[in-house]
Amino acid sequence: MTTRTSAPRRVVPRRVEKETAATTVYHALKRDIVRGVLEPGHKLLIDQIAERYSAGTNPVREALNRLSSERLVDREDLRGFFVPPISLEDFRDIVHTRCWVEGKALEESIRNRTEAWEDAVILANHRLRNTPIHYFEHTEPGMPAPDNSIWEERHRIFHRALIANCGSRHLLRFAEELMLLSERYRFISMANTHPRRRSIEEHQAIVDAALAGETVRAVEALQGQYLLTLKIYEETMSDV
Amino acid sequence: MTTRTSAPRRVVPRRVEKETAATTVYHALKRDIVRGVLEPGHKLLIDQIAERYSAGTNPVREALNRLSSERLVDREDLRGFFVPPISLEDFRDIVHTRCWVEGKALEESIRNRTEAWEDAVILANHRLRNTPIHYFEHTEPGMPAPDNSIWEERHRIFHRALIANCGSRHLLRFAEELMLLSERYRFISMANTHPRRRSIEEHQAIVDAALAGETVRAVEALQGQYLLTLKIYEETMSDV
DNA sequence: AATCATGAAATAATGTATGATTCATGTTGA
DNA sequence: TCAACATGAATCATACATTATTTCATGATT
Repeated sequence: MTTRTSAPRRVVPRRVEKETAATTVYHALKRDIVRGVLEPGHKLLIDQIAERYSAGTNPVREALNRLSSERLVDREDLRGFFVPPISLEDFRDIVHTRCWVEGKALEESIRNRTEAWEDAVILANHRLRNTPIHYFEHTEPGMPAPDNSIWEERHRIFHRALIANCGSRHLLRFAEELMLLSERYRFISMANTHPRRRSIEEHQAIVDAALAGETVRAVEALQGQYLLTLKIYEETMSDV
Repeated sequence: MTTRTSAPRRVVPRRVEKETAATTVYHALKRDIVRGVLEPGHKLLIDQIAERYSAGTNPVREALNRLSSERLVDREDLRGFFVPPISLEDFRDIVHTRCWVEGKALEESIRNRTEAWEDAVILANHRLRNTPIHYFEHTEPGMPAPDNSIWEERHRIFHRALIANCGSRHLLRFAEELMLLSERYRFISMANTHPRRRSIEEHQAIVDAALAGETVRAVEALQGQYLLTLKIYEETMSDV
């Protein structure tokens, strides 16, 4: 019996997971708002945004509407869309809420700890440790802002890994939102902030406590880091 | 000097606070999803929704995009929008997260307590007490579901009042989202659930503890109520 | 027979374009 | 100070094109 050569099998993934224009704009806008490229308080003109991201007005409006429900853009009926203004008061609220939400999530993560979770935390921490941060100590006019996007990405992954085991989808969602809002303040104030050289040790302290099952110590270390960021921000604000 | 008869003054409020079509559809959809009019898992066809709410497709898409960021509709690129399915697991998560979030918010509310807040709580409780609930004990086929929308509204106001003094805009936002998600489950399971005749006493217990400054007792009473709701839901689920 | 693969048709999401309407806002003039 | 006006922009409806998904019928394979 002759078996013919089998027809060419589909090797590519069954579904390419295509993104719609609205989603592309959504991610691009999100990124630019978080990174401070679009300045706080700035009005977001539909046509400008559409041209900027090479899209039509419909996808742009959809993206803006999504972001407005995440508090990454302000929306007012018949007045349009705006990059949310920043304020010390707002940042205080974000940090304190974040301390509480992530504190709770970390506590639960530790309570439910598994080997897989511990592995993920260790790995994320290891990767973060080995990613250099580029400070700009010599603030010369012509020098572009250093690109720390890899570090930023791994930093996010690290913090997500810590709380990923909490078991609550909704808590994780809130934490994610607060992380982004918080990150925006970090980016915006980056030019002024004192470089955080101790962050490696701080992260290690959290990991050590978490893996040892010392919930209170881990939560305090985590919150301490966030509160320190707030303190630095408050100081640089008063410098002005 | 002659003062002419002044031109007709604008008597209507300076700003009518006009709503755009997108916002109208947003509220209508939100309401119908929370109240279970639109069934869990149901596909939301743009054209149908547009016709149902007498709007164009654009406002509908905007409303759906807003709701998708609040987890009141599911969205999938190129596949459309859906009413989120329900599950016991999801409801458990919602209730537990809500216990944490509102527990914390109530704790902070009590810590920061002022006379104005106490007044608001007392008032909201009073109004809720005096609003009758219409059960349908006699489940006859022809009988329409009883309209408790006034009680529902005041119930929401009561729970908002309790935590309104927490000082955190973001915590309140999360609590609001969870309240809506939770309310959906209450509506959907209403036909099956045992009427909650003790709710007046339960609310009173929370108020009494809160006004007495007994944080722990107040928080436990609040969480106890939510956990009881979950328990009842779990039982009715297993009845099937 | 049951399962799987193929492909065409139907369905629906998405994007583009255009024009009309309404509102917000700033300016002018009495 | 206040009303009328002008302008820019948001909002919306609509029509149409494109693309992806879903459905369904058909034929092949096991």
